[in-house]
Amino acid sequence: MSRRLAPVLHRDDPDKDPLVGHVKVTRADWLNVARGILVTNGVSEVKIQPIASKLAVSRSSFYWYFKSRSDLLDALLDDWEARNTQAIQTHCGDAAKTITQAVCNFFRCFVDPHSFDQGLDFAIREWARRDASVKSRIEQADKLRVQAVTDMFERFDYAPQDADARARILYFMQQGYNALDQVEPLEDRMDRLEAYLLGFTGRTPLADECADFRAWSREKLK
Amino acid sequence: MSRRLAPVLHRDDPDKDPLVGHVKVTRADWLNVARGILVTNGVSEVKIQPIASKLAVSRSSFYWYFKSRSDLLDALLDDWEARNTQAIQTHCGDAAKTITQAVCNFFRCFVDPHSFDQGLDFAIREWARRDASVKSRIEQADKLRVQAVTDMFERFDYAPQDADARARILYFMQQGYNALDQVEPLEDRMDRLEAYLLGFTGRTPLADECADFRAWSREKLK
DNA sequence: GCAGCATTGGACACAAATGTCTAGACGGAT
DNA sequence: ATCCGTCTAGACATTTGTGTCCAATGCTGC
Repeated sequence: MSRRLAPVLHRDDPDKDPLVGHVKVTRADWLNVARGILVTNGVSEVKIQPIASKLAVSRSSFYWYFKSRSDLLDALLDDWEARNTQAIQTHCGDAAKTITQAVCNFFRCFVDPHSFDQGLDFAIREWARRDASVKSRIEQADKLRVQAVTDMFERFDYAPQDADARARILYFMQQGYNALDQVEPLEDRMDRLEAYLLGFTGRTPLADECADFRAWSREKLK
Repeated sequence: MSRRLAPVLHRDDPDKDPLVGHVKVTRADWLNVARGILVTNGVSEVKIQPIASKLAVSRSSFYWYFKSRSDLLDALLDDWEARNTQAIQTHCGDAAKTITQAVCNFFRCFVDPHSFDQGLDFAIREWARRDASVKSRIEQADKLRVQAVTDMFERFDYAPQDADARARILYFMQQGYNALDQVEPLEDRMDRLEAYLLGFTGRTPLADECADFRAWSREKLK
């Protein structure tokens, strides 16, 4: 499964409908480039002029797609929320026969780079430190995410308080890991899988459940 | 010991020599205000014009004290290095009869806001993510700091490898804690002191050592 | 007292960013 | 065929930042 990386720009992607007329870029193109800059350089560097250069398009045409710079920033926030919070909610709701499988489903979010975007989440957290309105949105998102994880535990007969505590440990540990930018090699992480699962769930994982997750992860990151 | 907070500006501080003539600010004033902005708003917001406004001084007089904006940023880095790395080196070298006391000395850095500046350290780390030259300076600083902690363990007869591992655990845990912006209330932290000390040193702490540290911390933060 | 130094402020030049207005180019609907 | 809606580019105005030059001001030492 070694697929080609999708191009950043719509016009460079043969899978997408060709742009008609003198249309050069889409609203999504502006957003994608902006998100890239947000992740690698922080919100302060998300500027219209440089993005226009990257798109090889005139700066003024930005205003066709967005009302203003802050409109773009708002769109980035909406996009982040839909992308990341939904990824967690979806994965936590995925079918599972045991809590172990369910926790593995949760992990899939973070293993699959097309699901939860960790760099984006970190960039938003950094932004939130300096902007109260962003801060309140991320707090809201954390609540929804922890709730999704809590619900997951409750589906497997954990008492409400236990489910809540376990959800927090699982979610906040994952976020801390991300914040510290610790990139444990895949094999190291896999070696610790049984111990992690036992710690998070309090129940002994089955061998085939672990094997399934290991196989899926290796395939995904190949 | 409830002392008055020292004013930010030299001219507002009666303890300092009064400024003569039409001198309004000092180089240190520029640096202090710049550091404040660096910590609360990030390096991208460290701008000459806003700082000049805060100092109520003309923008052009900045150039008497600094060659350019990047000269100011360099000075901030030098200041950070002297301040924080030295704080750790000094505290690790402080006299101690046991490793437990020595680790408590290390903790003092982080309890006393006049010693190691955690906000500043975080701001520099954030800056380093986006600037390779800053990154290399912080890596160098981490090395020196871990070395200071390692030396501390070695003074108490830990084998070199053990000292190195314990130094890393102690230092990186402290940094992680800081990065996650987890501000555990003082009392909670104090309750865990014995457990922390045992974990970090592998040796059982004495009751009076813990009591001394608790008393000092409470006094310091009063 | 006055020469010189240290410090400040104002004028100027310039770059990079945001945002507005308008003309033009292109394709699709009628 | 033409008109209309969609997108783009360029000109203009404004703001905010950097950096240079020079004149003015007030101590300090002689």
